[in-house]
Amino acid sequence: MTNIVTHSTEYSISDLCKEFEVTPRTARYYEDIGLLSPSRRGQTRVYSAADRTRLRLILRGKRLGLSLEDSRQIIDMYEPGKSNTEQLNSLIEAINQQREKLHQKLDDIKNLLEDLKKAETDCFQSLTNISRNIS
Amino acid sequence: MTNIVTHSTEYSISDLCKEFEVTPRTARYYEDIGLLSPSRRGQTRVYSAADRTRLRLILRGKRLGLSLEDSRQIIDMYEPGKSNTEQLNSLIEAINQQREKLHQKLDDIKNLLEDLKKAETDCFQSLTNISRNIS
DNA sequence: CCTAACGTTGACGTTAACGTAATATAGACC
DNA sequence: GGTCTATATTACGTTAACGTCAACGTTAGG
Repeated sequence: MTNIVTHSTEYSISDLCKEFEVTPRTARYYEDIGLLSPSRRGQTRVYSAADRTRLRLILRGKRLGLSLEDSRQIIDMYEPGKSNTEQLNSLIEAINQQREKLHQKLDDIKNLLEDLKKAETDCFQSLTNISRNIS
Repeated sequence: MTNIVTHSTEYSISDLCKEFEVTPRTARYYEDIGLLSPSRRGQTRVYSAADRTRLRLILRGKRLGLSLEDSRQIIDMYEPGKSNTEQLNSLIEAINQQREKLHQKLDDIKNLLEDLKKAETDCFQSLTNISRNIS
């Protein structure tokens, strides 16, 4: 915004929303469910660079078809917080579970890309045939 | 099922559902919206190998976070049907759009895997520190 | 013939992830 | 002071993708 005290590491809600092409409703919703926790200047939300990063991670998760809860779990992995041995071990397990899902997705994507390649080849073949009036 | 005339390329609804771990409700829903079209023996649904393949593709799409409509579009790519030049060109465009999305997903997954790797390393580090009573 | 397992068709319910509309406030500009 | 413009809160609405439940038909086994 046109604000004198914008610390350049602070973002208004519309700043963030324009950058990531989401609506304010979405940002507020993520706050409602505890995925974002911007500070306030009066009533107005002020987003930090960390908030921005979290939003970026959430949206990356969305592109991958993760639920917001999955994204929450993954994001929490970046900030282990107060962690004893037990928590760390379950965190490692969670990491490996997510990793496994991701490898499955990698396989799926590779297969799908192969399928698309084949479909495209077939298309070109059909176009060639049409232009030759063969079929 | 235990049927004498099971052609081995035919599946009952529960066959398919057990194999892919979905409920009959799901299979019927996919039929409702035209994603599956099993034949019938009387009232009972009989799924062919082609139906099975379609279901497999749908579920692969789901794992990737595609909507059923996206999956429908992709699956339709495998059966170009009656296609003139115009349709083929728009199909090729659709293929490239999907391809682009998939490459985006590949990037996202690779980044996320990197993040997980880092998170895991941090975990191990913390565990080491704990066992040494450093922190 | 009875029952159990499997199948069918409605039809209403549910959840996630927001959309949308109404209303109110606070600062910027003329 | 009046008027935008951005922001806030509240609350009901919406869509996709099924879940769930009721009520019913049918086929195989004991």
